[in-house]
Amino acid sequence: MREVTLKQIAENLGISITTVSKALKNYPDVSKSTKERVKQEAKRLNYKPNVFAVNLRTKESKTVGLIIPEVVHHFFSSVVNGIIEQAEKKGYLVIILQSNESYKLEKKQIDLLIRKRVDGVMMSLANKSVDIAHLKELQSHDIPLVMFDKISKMVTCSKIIINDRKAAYEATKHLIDSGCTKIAHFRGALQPQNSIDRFLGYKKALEDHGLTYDKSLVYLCENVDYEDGRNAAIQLLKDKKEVDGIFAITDMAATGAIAVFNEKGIKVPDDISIMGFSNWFLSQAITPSLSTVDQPGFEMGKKSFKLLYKEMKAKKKGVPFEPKTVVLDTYVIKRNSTR
Amino acid sequence: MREVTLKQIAENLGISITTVSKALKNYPDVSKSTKERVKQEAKRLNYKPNVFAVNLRTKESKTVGLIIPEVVHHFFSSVVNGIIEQAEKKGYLVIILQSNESYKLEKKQIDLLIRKRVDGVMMSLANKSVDIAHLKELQSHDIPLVMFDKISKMVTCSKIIINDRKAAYEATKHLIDSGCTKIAHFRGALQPQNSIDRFLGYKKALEDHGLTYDKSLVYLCENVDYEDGRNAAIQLLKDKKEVDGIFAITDMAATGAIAVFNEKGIKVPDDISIMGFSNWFLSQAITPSLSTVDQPGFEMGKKSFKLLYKEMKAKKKGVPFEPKTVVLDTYVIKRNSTR
DNA sequence: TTAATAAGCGAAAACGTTTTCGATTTTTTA
DNA sequence: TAAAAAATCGAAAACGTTTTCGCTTATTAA
Repeated sequence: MREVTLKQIAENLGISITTVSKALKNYPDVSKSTKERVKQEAKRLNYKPNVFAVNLRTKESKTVGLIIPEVVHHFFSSVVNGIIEQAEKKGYLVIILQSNESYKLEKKQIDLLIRKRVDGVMMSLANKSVDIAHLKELQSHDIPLVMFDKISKMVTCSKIIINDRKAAYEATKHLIDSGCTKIAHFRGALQPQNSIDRFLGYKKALEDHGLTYDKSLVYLCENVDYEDGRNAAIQLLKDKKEVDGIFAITDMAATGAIAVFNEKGIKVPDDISIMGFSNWFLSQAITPSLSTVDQPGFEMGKKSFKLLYKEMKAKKKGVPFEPKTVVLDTYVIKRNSTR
Repeated sequence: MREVTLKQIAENLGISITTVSKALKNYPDVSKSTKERVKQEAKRLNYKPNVFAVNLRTKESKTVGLIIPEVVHHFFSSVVNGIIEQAEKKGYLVIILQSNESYKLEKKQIDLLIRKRVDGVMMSLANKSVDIAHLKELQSHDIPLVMFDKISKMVTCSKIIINDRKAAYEATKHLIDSGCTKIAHFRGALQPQNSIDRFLGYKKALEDHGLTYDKSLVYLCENVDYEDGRNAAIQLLKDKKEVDGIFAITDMAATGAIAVFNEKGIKVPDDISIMGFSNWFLSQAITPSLSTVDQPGFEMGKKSFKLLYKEMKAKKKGVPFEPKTVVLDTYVIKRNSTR
């Protein structure tokens, strides 16, 4: 079964390949009647342009790359969803690669995307990534780049983020407003900036509302996951600090804490209130449902591709493009883990 | 900044493009010394082959397509993870498309992948897909296909599945073994075969263990999600059926039911036991943690690509390939929602 | 009627690689 | 030393498309 080519159509119709190509793309120097004939024959033979040849000729692949730490993660899969949806509308396909939070792997993936000559790249930095040589490499190949969520200030490119500090501030404020006076924080590692920002937002909220910041009320959740949340909660109970509220850096950590309290017969939110962060699906499914801050992954994905698209279009036209930084809104979602 | 080509290397070295190409690919008819010179120059210039040209010439893209109902879904994102990991090892990239459970969209996505000339396709059928013309189209283009989880018996291709009937049987048996005598089932729609199979497994387990099947104990969860689970549980309470066990078709539906019981002060598992299905992440995070059946998404993804790879390789070599069906093991995970 | 303009078409080059096959040179064998 | 074999290289075609530019024919203007 031979694939149908322009040549075949041309031969069938007794005209040149050139004319067939131009007819299908509605060039003005082809008569209406030949256009008709060509299109009809193309349809009859179920002609589909050979993308390999088109790519080679036009030097673009209509494909973009996406690098995220991991797909199996509610936030990132939401982003993926937003990106795919938007890309599809513009006729682009998305190649997804994972960095597994490793700098080395991230570098390798970028190299792969350069070799594949994707038209653009979107990415969220791995936690461990400090060096940005690989991103410079990408840009030296003139490939548009958009970063989201975990970004690097050292790179000039478009960025889609939330204001982690402000969001954390509001989360903590919600605890304060609902009557908490001794609020612990389950923090993340020092590596991604987001972690630090959320901590700073927590601290600032305390200070702004007349609560003294107490270092001993801050517990480290290295991997910000369920297990870390459990351990932190257990430690907190051991410490007998009389805490009446917790702001956890992620919904997972908050969920771990709630599980511990449920097991120990400690009432949430009557004995202690808990705020999560991200609004992952599970936050509404647990008991009590988790108050949290919505982190708009889907929106972030959509916006990321939209910006990337603008930049790719500008590049194609040869007009200069000014990188933008978009800060998406977040808002507190009140559920049953806070009063 | 011009991209480096074979031509450039050839000119720099005063030899032909042919020899450069062959040197880089270790052809036997190039002398050791020229190979050395070429490789060194290629490295010096940071030469990267133009994949567009390679694709056109070799007629393969080293890219495979993946169609799933939705990425934001613990099971499917696990599959994606397994596929990406395995594909990467073999130097393949993965293009992910979503069908949103719609036949029409699924058809469109397949068309897209055909046009993009991917080397192979993996997919899980949309719930609404009955017609399989689009799959035949794929095969008529001689593109290897592997189906997983939600498959069609009408298509001859490799398949990776679990034995839903057996898994459901064992889940129900676990309820029976733990002392339940009046077991309800939250079932899915009639469309994907999996739904029916799980129902049949449930029914068979009852019959095999001397419990009479009672039609009125089967509740429909159309979308097999959290909300459906809630509604079914509420209805079940209204019906006052004195049920002491529930086998829910998914962890989400089970989670919805648990939430309702938690709210109403009905003790799980003391008053009623609950089994889920899939072992999504959240099943260990809720209170009480959910007993369920493990559905190995990651494994399924890995195996899917491995089989696809075998078929692609066979096709390339021109040797015939016999489609295989692999049934992956599932096992009951006992947690705290059953006695 | 002639010259200028427009309309319609096609030849050919280009994109960068892979691979076949023949040509040349060098080495081995008799 | 001549013939055969091996080693090394390159010309050229091919993959299928896009686009420039020139050519022919038909139409309009003078």
